Parts: sequence; C-alpha cells; structure tokens
Amino acid sequence: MLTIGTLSKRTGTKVQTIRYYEQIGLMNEPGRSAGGQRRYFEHDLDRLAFIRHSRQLGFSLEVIRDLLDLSDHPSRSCAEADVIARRHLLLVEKRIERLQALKKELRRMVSECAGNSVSECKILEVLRDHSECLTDHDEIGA
Amino acid sequence: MLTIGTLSKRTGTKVQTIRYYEQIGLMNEPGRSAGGQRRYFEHDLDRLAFIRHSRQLGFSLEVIRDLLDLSDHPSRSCAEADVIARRHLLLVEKRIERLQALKKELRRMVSECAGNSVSECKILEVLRDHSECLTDHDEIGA
DNA sequence: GAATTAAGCTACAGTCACTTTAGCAACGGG
DNA sequence: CCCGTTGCTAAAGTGACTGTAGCTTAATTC
Repeated sequence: MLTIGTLSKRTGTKVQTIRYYEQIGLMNEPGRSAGGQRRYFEHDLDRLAFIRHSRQLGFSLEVIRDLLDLSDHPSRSCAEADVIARRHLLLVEKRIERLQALKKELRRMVSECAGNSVSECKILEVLRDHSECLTDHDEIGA
Repeated sequence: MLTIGTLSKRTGTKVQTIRYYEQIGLMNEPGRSAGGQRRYFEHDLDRLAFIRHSRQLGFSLEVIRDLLDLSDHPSRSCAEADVIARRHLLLVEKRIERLQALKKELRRMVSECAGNSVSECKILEVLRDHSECLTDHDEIGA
C-alpha cells in the first residue's frame, strides 16, 4: 500500500494535484487507512504516471480522460487514440509556427532599438503601431 | 467621442475585455454619457491598440503595464523596454524548443502505431511508459 | 412621437489546470 | 509519549479572459 506522498515523489506530482485529479474523477477514490488517509495500489501509480506523462506531452485533461478510457479497454481498436494523437500533433505544429513568427518579430524589434530615449524606442513604436509588423499575428499570445 | 463598441470594432477586442482592462486598471476610467455609457477619446483607442498588439506578441498584462508606463514617459531611457523584449524573446525561443521536442515525440508515436487493438497501440504504450521517450520533457504542457 | 432594435450597463459565475492557505488530525521514529 | 513530518478538508486564488442574466439607453425607422 502506498501513501499519497509516495505517489507524489514517484511521479513528480504535487500531493494537492493528485487529490485534484481524484476530485474531478480522473483518479479513482482510493481506500483509506484506519485514520482516514489515502492508501494506493501500484495500478493507481501507473494511472497517475500515465496522466502526468500525457500532460507533459501537452494533452488536456479532457483528452486524457478519453485516452485512459481507451487504455482500460485493451480489446478495442486504437483508431481513436491515433486520431487524438494526430490532432494533437497538428495543434503543436501550428503553435510552433505561430511562435516562430512571433520570434522573428521580436528579434527585429530588439535589433532595431538603438537604446536611446523612450520617444525613439523602436520596441515601443512597434507596439504602438501594428502596421510596422511583417506578420498579422491576429491571434493572441502563445 | 467613441463608444465602447467602436473601440471594440476598431481594435478587435471584445467589449467585455475592454471593461475588464478598465477593472484591473490597465485602461483609465472613461467619461460617461448622460445615460451612463462609456465615452472614449482617440488616445484611449491608441492605448487599447497598444495593449492588444502587445498581447498578440505574447506579453503578459503584468508586463504590458510596465510597457505602458514607459510609453507614457517619452524622456526616460528605453533600456527597460529593451530588457523586457529580450527576456520575452528568450521565453518564446525556449517555448519553441520545448514544442519541437514534443512534436518529434508525437510524430514518432503516431508513425509507429500499427492501428490495431489498444493492447498493441504504440501511442498508449508510450503514454504508459515514459522510458520509451527520447527526451525528458519534465515540464508540463506547452 | 412611438415603437423597435441594437448596443450598453452591472454583477457574478465559469473556464483550465492547477496552487495556495488555514486550521486541523494522523503517522512513525526515537 | 513526544514531536516533526505527512496528511486531511474546504475554500479561495491564479491569468486572461468569456459567458450569462436581467436590466437600461441610444439610434433608427415609421
């Protein structure tokens, strides 16, 4: 029997996060000790490791729920897992493209700034005036 | 005098978002019409455009607050803007690197999956067992 | 001038994936 | 038996918005 602290250390997950996964139904409710503390089996650890690894690869908890469900039914076709992974790959590729456009723009801003007063600062000028940009970057952030 | 709807259209910002920026003190409280509706000047529009453009380039609202403050003081040195932009550039570059490692891993998973039953699915196998990965990807997600 | 429609108002809840905090209770080694 | 570590619940906070409910005001059309 494993404590929540052991699961935490062995998977690099914070204790609170494990309880959070239980709360949203990603992890099963474990048994309890006489005093009311959570006690886990090895298969709980495996499940948590699966979740964390999927998160590291950028899958959302929503999607991980489906992946876990698939993983629990070994005889089913893995076509769905394939679709999920391919969709995620496309998403990651898109994000990379967007970030590369951003990087280019930031590089240009930084390299063109002479480092004098704010009034002649290229960086602030570009931020003020979108038309100085090469790309559209109409979406926000990442 | 401009309405909030005009600002919204001219900057591609949702009305609620403008009110949110006001609430957190990024936008100044504008004057009001007789009936209590917000009325803006052109310089409010400029400020909002600055905020949105900065967001599109991935700066956080926290950082944008500093950039706006700099922009409001034209005689100051732009060294700080330079530092902020360079720091952000590094962050973007790091994110790209991480995403490229993720992409590689996802590609490998997808390409090695034969598309049979879940029990032999390479995708689910990799998710189960981190040791099959090439990279560490110890951080989470994006 | 009335009626309709579009736009605006406040206040609050919801999103995602956790993290933090407060204030306790239980466990394990010495 | 003591005490430091670990665990417990419940609730609020994070960032950057978005959505909803239930109104009021402004603008347009007849």
